[in-house]
Amino acid sequence: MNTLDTAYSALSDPTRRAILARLALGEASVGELRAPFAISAPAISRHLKVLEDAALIARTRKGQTLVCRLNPAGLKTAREWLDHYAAFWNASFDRLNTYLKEKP
Amino acid sequence: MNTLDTAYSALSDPTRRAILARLALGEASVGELRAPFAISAPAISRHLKVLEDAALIARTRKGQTLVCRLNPAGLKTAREWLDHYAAFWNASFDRLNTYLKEKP
DNA sequence: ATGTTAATTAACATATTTGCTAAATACAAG
DNA sequence: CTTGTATTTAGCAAATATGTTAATTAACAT
Repeated sequence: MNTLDTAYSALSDPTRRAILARLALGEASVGELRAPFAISAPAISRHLKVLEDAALIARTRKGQTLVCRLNPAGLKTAREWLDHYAAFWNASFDRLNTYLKEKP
Repeated sequence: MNTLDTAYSALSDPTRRAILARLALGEASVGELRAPFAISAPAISRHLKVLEDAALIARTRKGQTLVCRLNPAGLKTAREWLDHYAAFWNASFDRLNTYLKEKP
């Protein structure tokens, strides 16, 4: 599985996107990240592992707790793929628009 | 499943990203899209359905063939989510950098 | 009408994902 | 060193994803 596979796959789950949104506001422990969800500790742990494997977050132990923070590098990869093709897409769209306008 | 779920899930498969990359160069029939892959017709058909359900492409019949083209609107949604949070991420990263530089 | 090409749907096998509970590990505190 | 808190790993069940072959539908051409 390449980087884009794991990154987009990780982003496809709403719980994981919510976790990222939370982490955008600042780092948080696993327990803190779990609090808003009606979901077991192992379930959150797995979501975090998926995000970590996708290089979207990093975890470091701080005493008894594991602190999670965003990993901007991983997200950059995902954005770049979309942004790259967006250029083509918009170009195609523009051509279509031009075509439609010139047609009558 | 909401729009972002289906969009990112669709993007997580390399075959589907390759299909999108191909369509960025211009519309193509199902058969043409299939050609580069060692994969059955039903398999391609399903990939295209996933992309269509995610609003990333559109298909229209043209005589005997189905012509596929990109749907820029769907991609825009996916990009916007990433771009929105990228702002936070970069900000966090900047704060971290500042912190690390000021520390010594 | 019949055969051919393009593409989808049906039916099935296998692998992955997600969630749960119970058990294990890591650290802190008394 | 025993207990409590934070988190992960193990084991299991249900749902989802992906690919295959066989059968079906749509459009075209003879």
